[in-house]
Amino acid sequence: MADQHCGKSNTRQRLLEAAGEVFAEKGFRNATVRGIVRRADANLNAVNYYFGDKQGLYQAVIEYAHQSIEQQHELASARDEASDPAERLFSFVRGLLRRVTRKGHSGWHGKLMAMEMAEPTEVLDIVVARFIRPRFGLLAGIIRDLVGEETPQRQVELCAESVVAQCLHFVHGRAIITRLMPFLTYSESDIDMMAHHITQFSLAGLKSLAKIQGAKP
Amino acid sequence: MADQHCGKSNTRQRLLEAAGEVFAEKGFRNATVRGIVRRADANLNAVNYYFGDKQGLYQAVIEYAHQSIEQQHELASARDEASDPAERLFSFVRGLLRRVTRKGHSGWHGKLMAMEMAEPTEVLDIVVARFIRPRFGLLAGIIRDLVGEETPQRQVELCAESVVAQCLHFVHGRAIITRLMPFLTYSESDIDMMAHHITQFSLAGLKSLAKIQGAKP
Amino acid sequence: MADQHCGKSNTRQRLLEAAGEVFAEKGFRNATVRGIVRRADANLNAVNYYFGDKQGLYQAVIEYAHQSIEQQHELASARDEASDPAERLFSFVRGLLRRVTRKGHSGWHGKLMAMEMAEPTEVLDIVVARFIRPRFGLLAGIIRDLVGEETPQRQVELCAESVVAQCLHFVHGRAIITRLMPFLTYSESDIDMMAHHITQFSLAGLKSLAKIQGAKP
Amino acid sequence: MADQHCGKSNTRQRLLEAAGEVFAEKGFRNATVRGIVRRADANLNAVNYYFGDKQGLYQAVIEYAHQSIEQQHELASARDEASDPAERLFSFVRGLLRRVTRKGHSGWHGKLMAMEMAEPTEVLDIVVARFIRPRFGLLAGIIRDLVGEETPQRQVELCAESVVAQCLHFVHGRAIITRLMPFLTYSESDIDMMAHHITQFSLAGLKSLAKIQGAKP
DNA sequence: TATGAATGAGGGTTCATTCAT
DNA sequence: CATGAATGAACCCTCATTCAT
Repeated sequence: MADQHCGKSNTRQRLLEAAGEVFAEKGFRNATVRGIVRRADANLNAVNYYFGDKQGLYQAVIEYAHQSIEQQHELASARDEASDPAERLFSFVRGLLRRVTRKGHSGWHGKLMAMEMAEPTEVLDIVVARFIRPRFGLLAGIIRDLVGEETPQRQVELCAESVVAQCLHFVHGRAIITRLMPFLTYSESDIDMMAHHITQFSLAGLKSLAKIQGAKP
Repeated sequence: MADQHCGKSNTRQRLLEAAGEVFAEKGFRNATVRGIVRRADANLNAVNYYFGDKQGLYQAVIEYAHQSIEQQHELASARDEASDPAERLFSFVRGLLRRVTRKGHSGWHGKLMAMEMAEPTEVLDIVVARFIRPRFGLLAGIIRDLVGEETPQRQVELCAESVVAQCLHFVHGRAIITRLMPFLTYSESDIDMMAHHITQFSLAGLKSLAKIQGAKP
Repeated sequence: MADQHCGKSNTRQRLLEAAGEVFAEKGFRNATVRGIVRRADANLNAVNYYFGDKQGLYQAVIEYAHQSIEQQHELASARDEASDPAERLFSFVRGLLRRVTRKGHSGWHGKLMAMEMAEPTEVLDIVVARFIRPRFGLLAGIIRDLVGEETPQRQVELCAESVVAQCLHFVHGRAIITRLMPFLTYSESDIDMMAHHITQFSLAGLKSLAKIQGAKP
Repeated sequence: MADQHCGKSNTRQRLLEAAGEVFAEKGFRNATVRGIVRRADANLNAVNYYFGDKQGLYQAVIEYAHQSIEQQHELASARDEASDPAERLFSFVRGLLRRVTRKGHSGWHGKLMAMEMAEPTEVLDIVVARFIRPRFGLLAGIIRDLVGEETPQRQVELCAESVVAQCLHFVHGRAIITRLMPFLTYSESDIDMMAHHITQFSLAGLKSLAKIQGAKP
């Protein structure tokens, strides 16, 4: 309902950006429309006018993020099947890490996914189908190239989750990590360092798996 | 006056248990005192009387959980420095996994920690100091035994986070993981299987690290 | 300027029809301009443009109904002073019953009157002057023919109200009547049956009145 | 839910009275909680505290009216099966008329029923079962005594509705009736006069029915 | 004429908290 | 120790209306 607004409205755009940030910070439930319209410098009922209600705004934000997340150049790099699988894994890891830690403009796309993970809403199925699953398939493909054809698919997927887990943990548990490891400032070089660590740590795990599987028959 | 209540009150105990469950399920903000007192079968103002306010109750729950969590037998097993570090790592991983996935009675201690991680409150520093850091030190000790003395401490800690990341991810991202990997039912045997996967995956990463470090000089 | 719109606008006409239906269904307060413009397939501000505001639209609807209601053929029949007064009463009763129970296209004129009765607005005086009073006078004339010249006018008018009361009650209290008398389906034949009942019931009351009055002197 | 409040609260009582008046005046939808608490001189959330929500308050008002409406002495008179049926009919009519026109304290019980009739809510079934149907049965019994055993039950019930129709119309259509018949002031004597008119008008209708039925075989 | 955009008022509900007993 | 009562703040949403094209 109320999706007949196609004119290039400035307010609508500001609303999407502000909502993205607030939803990424606080999740769907704890975000308030008042907080969103305040950040967007818009009227309280603008969200009702453009998106119907709070959930309509949330869905629009998900769609909006979907459009602008595809052109990440790290994704392109990770997708280049000609290059070395290890490098593709690194591209994937660093891309994901950057996406979920980037600040400011359009820095909320990744956090939004993490939030939806922690506190799923009714649109989780859409999010999984359009965002998570394609990327998860890409990662599983990279891992498949690393471990060979012998490894059963389930184990490949578990490894993919192990990789994703490390990436998300560094942003998700940031509050605790910075307390346990104060030397981490989440600067750009820190991010790259984490990406290297995760890639190296995971590559070893994957290779050991490949060896075991390869030695089994 | 009357700021300390030391008498063995039944209501107070029920309140702590109920609050622990509710906070673990919904987090601090989304939990309601009404929901807590309803589950504790207590009066609305009991929380006010015993703990001052909602946050006071939360802090008390954190303290309460601290007391009853130490006697986990997996911890004892992981602490037994005499045994094989690989087995100690497995004990740690399985213990953490079980703690955060256990259902029902007294199963909320682990989830409470995960919740506090996802949505830190003002008592996060206390939680870190009393719960997280000791366990993190234990895990770092196990990893130190695995990688040897050459590896710098920071790298050891990064590896510890990589291990923790995988454990928490499998419970934290459960909603998405069950959609991506429908064969996972989070049954007891599934939990053990995950523990094995995480241990094996991580051991390889650690050993590769040890090799590199060992080869460096 | 531009306060009077006399051009044969299609939108204006659709607005009047749609508003008539909605107002008849929900009354003035509970009807929403959004619901009206949606049914009329018009823009939200069309009502503002053509009628000023919601109340202006309501008044216009009243006027509009006034024009198209006069040509009811039952009215013509009831007005035919040459025919039997009892038949004219039956025509009046059945006409009123049909008008307030008719469904769908152009069936809202009668219901609108009933709504205005139940929840009077500021235009009630206009409604009474243009709609109610003429018809009330017609009914009083029929009754006058039935009871003779002896009966005082006030008593004639009370009887007229008794007749009107029964007609409106069967539509107004429909929700309860169908619960008390489930055999009533408000089908066309049911409507005719009610008309017969009301006419017969009232004729007896009127004749007894005539007898009493006639015997008084 | 939230019906565990049994203490003799003054606020609760005031709330019931105020809500009764407001609901009787404006119906369920158009009545506002804010208007009710203002009239009851209570806090906005008192209704939430005592009755859960607006609908809970409405149901409580219905129950409350049910308790205080049974002791109408006209009902006792109409129920006295020993007396003349015509007198019992008059008692019933005058009682109903008084109940729906009485002003001030506890004068809203009748109007509330009429409102529920005009705009049924979810509790209509309860209202019908506990209020309407018993009284409707009483009236049908009186009419049965008047028309004899030959008349089919359906016709008896139609006549009962004709009687009720007249009573309710004089209060329901009051705004219009006072415009058409300015001499009616709805004073106590006017009410009695209306009761006499309705009784006489209806008695004739009933007797004619009895005659026809009696002559049929 | 007609449309998209924006605004202010108000309504119901939920929640944490405090008061008095 | 414990309870019923009451309060103020904030939330999401709906509506009628107005403004600028």
